[in-house]
Amino acid sequence: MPELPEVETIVKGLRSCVLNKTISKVTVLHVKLLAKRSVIAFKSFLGNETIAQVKRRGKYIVIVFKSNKRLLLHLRMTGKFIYKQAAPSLKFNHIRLIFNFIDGSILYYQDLRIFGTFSLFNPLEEISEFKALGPDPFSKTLNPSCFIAKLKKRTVPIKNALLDQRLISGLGNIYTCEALFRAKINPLLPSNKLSLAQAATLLKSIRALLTLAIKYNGTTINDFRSVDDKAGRFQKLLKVYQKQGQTCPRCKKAEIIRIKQNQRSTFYCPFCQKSNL
DNA sequence: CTTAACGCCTGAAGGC
DNA sequence: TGCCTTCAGGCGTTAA
Repeated sequence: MPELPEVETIVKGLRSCVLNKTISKVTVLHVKLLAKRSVIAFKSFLGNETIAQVKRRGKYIVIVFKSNKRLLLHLRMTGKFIYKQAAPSLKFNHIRLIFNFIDGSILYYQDLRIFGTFSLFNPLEEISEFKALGPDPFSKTLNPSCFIAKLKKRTVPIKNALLDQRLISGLGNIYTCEALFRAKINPLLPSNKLSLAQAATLLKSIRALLTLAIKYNGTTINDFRSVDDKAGRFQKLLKVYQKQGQTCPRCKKAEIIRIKQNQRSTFYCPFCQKSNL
């Protein structure tokens, strides 16, 4: 579910409530979330650790402890955090992990579909998941010329290339559709057919879109919530995602259509996203 | 190497 | 009401 702006919103929320807190207890209600290590190892690894930083890379969250151990996690489709100062009277559904802090506050990890992943890294240990991960869209090293170089190597439609986290990390189904609309590029256009100018426009569009979406605390279609349980507000600014049948808000000459690419819905305007097809 | 399909899970929504 | 199918903001694995 969450893409870069939603993950960024959650990271900010975590910073505001769990920074400098020390874990007193970890409860694991669903073992499948944990990579490689046993429940016992997971608990002992995190016991008594103090949170020093909360960072984001692409859609990953990294919790860095004062000991320099790190917890890497990914929310996948339905992962979310709920923070409470004290134990609530009502039980939440689908809680998979609970972090208790020594000040009595509690961080719940809720994940309906249990796709989320948690893994632990010792100080200095390389985060294996980052080896092949593409640059964050806001990375200063990412410029139009290196972006086009990557795009030239792929023959898949540009929509599918943007979803590949090895190329650029952080975009999901909503923001790929919205970014391509902004850049007036057809989602079916083969990645290697983009011009340098189009790649530059696309990169600009991605950055402007994500910046705005972060400002609006992300997009809530069904159930995205920030750590303080608020819905995002960017859904009001979506132009094409789930707008099939509606008149294009830009050209007003065609209806937004929905197609399938690799079993996933793509939404675009067939008139103003003709590009060079 | 690249690419497409499947599987992981649960629940909501729509057709019959 | 119930049963069945499809769909969902993601991605690792597998097979071609």
